[in-house]
Amino acid sequence: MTDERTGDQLLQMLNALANPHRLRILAALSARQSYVSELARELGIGRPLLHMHLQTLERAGLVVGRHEISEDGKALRFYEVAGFDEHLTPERVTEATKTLSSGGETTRKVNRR
Amino acid sequence: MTDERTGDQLLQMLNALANPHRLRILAALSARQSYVSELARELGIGRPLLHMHLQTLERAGLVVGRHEISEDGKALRFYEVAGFDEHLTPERVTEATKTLSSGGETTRKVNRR
DNA sequence: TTCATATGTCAGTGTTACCTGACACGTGAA
DNA sequence: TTCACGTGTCAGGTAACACTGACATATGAA
Repeated sequence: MTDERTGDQLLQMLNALANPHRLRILAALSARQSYVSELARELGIGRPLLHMHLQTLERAGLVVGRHEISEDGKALRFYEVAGFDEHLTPERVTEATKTLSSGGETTRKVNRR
Repeated sequence: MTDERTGDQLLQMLNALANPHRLRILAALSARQSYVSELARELGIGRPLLHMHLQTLERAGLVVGRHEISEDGKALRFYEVAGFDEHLTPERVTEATKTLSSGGETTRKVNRR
């Protein structure tokens, strides 16, 4: 499964990992999965901000979210790490650039919306 | 030598890699080292821009630059890839967060000189 | 009904990153 | 001296990213 990502996907993954908050989020979810509000409290950051970072991580395929109903009926959004394995070396980078679309002059970043 | 980086250093490396230009620069330098102006022509990007990206890569320890005098006396700045090997997994991320200083509330980004 | 706890999202703001044009300096060749 | 080519850097604009406060909605419990 490793090294199956295209250049664009690897770039998106690197982008998602290149942020201290998101690294901490991954570490926290590696220890045990949890839902947004709980995770926000645990990490000491705002819920809207965490929400944004989780979306970034999910788009990059690093975490997976799902809906779950707690015992007392609350609709919780649980997240867990998706599991990934990328071996970064100059060779891997060289190979990845072959399937890189952005940066040349086409798309600027990964398109949202 | 792998996984010797602290969390901050890994973050800096990820930051440096999270850009299509810089991935291409690394790929180009992996094929053969060259100097700034030549590399700019090869990649089709402006020299000031390339200069900036090279600094980012060098700060992250991914490339190494040195001065060299060409046969006709020009002072050239050659760059080559430094060689790196990072195995990215949830475990590695978890371990890296233990030595993460930024993001909490201390330093905002990696300090430049 | 009101309180506590969840989720989701938006508008507004400040900070960074990215990129370009221009300028300064140096050297060998014409 | 002028030209061609190299290095380095800065000012300034735009786009992207990071972050916060506020609002809307839903449910169980008091």
